This record gives sequence, C-alpha cells and structure tokens, in this order.
Amino acid sequence: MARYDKEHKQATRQRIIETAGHRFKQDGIDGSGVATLMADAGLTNGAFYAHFASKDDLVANVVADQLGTQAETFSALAPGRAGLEEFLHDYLSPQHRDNPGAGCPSAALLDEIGRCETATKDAYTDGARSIVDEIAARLAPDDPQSTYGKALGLFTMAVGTLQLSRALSDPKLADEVLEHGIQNARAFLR
Amino acid sequence: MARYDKEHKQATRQRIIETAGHRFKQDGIDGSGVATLMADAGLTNGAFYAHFASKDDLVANVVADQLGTQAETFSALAPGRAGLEEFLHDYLSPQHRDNPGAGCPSAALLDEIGRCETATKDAYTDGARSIVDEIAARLAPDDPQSTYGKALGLFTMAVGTLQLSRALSDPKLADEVLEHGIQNARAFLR
DNA sequence: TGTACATCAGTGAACGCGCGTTCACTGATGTAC
DNA sequence: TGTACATCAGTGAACGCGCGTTCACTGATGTAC
Repeated sequence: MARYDKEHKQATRQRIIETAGHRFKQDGIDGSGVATLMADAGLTNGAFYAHFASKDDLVANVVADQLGTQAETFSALAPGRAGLEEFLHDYLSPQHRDNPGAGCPSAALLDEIGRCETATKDAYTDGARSIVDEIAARLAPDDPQSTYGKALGLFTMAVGTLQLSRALSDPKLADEVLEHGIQNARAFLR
Repeated sequence: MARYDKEHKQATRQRIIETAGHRFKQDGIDGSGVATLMADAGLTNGAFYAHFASKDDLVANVVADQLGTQAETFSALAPGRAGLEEFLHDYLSPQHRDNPGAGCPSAALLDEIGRCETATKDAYTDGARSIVDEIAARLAPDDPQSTYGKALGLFTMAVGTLQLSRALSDPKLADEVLEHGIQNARAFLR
C-alpha cells in the first residue's frame, strides 16, 4: 500500500461500485454484506469507509451507476424503433432472466429501491427519467414528449415481465411469460 | 396458556401468516426479523418454531396466503371487463402505492421472491397462475385461453407501474406514472 | 546516488447488535377420580 | 363437588453467527536532503 497516482483511489472506488452492483442484483441489497462486497472487489472490509460514508451511501452510488450504465447501453442500440426491437429481444431473453447479476437493475432491485432512503430514490429517479426519455425519443424522434406515456408503459411491462419470469418455478411457464412479453410489447407499440 | 379447542393453534398460525404478510410487504422479507414478526402477532419469538419449521417455511406460507387473498379480492369485483377497470383504478392509485403493507404482494416482493427457495416460488407460481386466469376469464369469458397472453401483459404492466411509482422520489412524477399506467392499460386492452 | 522520512490506501481485529434457532420452563385449563 | 394430574401453547433466556462500523496499525513508494 503506497502513494499512488491520483486516479488510483477513484478507480478502486469505481471498482467497488461496479462489483457491488453485480452482487446487489444477484443477492439483493439487504442480502449483501459489506465484507462480501469488499471481498468481491479484492479488498478487506476495513477499507470500505475510506470510500463511502455508509452502506446506504454505497447503495445510492451503485443505483446511480447502474442506471447510467443502462442508459449508455441504450444509446448503443440501432437507432429508432429497430433499436427497441433489439432491446426487447435481449431484455426478455432466458439469458437475461438467468443472469440477474449482469442484468437490469430495475428488474432485480425495483421493490427494494422503493424501501430505500431518499438519496437512493433520487438517484433512481434521475436514471429512470433518462431511460424513459431514451425510449420515447426512439418512438417519436420528432416529438418525444408525445410518446412519454407509451415509453413508460413499455418500460414497466418489460420490468414486470422479467421479474415475473424470475419468480416462477415452472420453467415452461417462465419461458412462455417472456415470449408473451415480447408479443405484448409489440402489440402495445403498434 | 392452556388446553384450547382444536382450532386455537390453527388460528394463531393463520394470524402469524397474515401479520407477517403485512410486515414483509412493508419492510421486505430480508428486512423483517422473526422476533418482530412474532411481536406483530402479539407473541414472543420462542413460539415461532411451534408453528413453522423455519423462516423460509413461513415465507412460503405467507406467499401462498397473500396470493390466495388477492385472488379472492379479484373474484369479488364486478363481473367482466367492468371489474378490470375497477381493479386498475384501485391498483394504480396513490393510496395503494403509499400503503404497501396492505397492498399487492407481487408489487412489494416480486424481485425478492425471485431469489427465494423452490417452495416459495412454487407457492408464487400457483397463486400467479390463478390471478392471471382470473384476468383472462374477464377479458374473454367464452375463451379465456385466447386472452391468456394479454392477461399476462396487463398484470406485468400493473405490477411494474406500481413498483416504479414507489421507487421515485419526485411525487409529481410518481403520480404521473400511475396516471399513464391506467391510460396504457386501457390502450393495451382496447 | 543513497538514505531517512512522510504519505495514505489498505489491513484485520474488535465493537455492539440483531439475526435465526433452540430449549428448559410456565401456568391455565380439561379430565379423572 | 373437590382435588390431583396431564396437557401443551406460549415464554424468555441463551446459542453462534454475520451484520455495519471503528480504529490502531502496516508497508510500499514518492520526496527531501
């Protein structure tokens, strides 16, 4: 441990935020202890408080980071409605369902975020706004405002569908839910 | 403490299941300790294991009970599509959003149920099937099968919308999300 | 060029606390005589 | 009718454990001389 270049601590902090995002989405926020989160980042528990004021502080930062990352992913899709079709296929896929740690933060954490403190909800609100704006812009590039409500509908249906598919113990039904989800989203956007 | 009539212990067990349902939906499953759950039912922690094999066992029973109760509520609505309209108004209301403890178990616990053990997911799967069947029967009383997919879409959009509204820190936006949710559901069913 | 020192990211043991779970015990009541 | 006993739902203290958090310490490196 030594004097590092100025970016070193920032990089470590970012690494903790990213590995914690994965862990939270996999085991839940309440289900992930600080010692485990630090071990995931290759550190020991004591170093945590050199980077964050509290676990709640980390949670708010993770939520902001996760939604930011998702917004970036969105920008990388094909432009317009073709990108939405691409998004739906990836989002409502068995691969996404079976890998929550690498997937959508809303699907994995939405009802836990609803029970979090204000700073976390603020971070979520900002991030969700960006994503819904991104969807609306793809639905009507000339007048995004007009499709804001529809964008919300697509987003909530996608999140709810993935969550439902994850909560079902019958694999056949869980797959059907995803397939119906894609069809429903298409019908809704038509 | 004494010899009671045979129904007494059953009634206590049912009371624990119901008060635990309220607590789980309010604070999360991971966020609710056994001692608190028992105090909610007017008992002390030690009595818990006379009723349930483990906390996981209680969780599975609570999920089954919660979804059963919701299915009953559904049956009590006006028949046909009028009942669905009634459901949407109650479900996507600020009152429901602000009282998760008394509300929909899916909206409050869906992503946590996705991380639970098989017995809990089995209970959820059974209950969710009944509710979606109930919705499908209202959409097409003569051929429920044909509207099964649409029923899923309505259910997932309603759950996702309520969760989203709960996770937002901006009250104005949270209200708008509910209003758009009702409009979207109507458009989707049209 | 070589050495002493200051820096500070990270270590790891310890704190009190609440978790899920166990268990010896209580005490009000129905039953037997 | 009165008393001794068996029942058993519920009590409450205790178990080991992991939680979030604190803190005295380490030790590799850049800097000063």
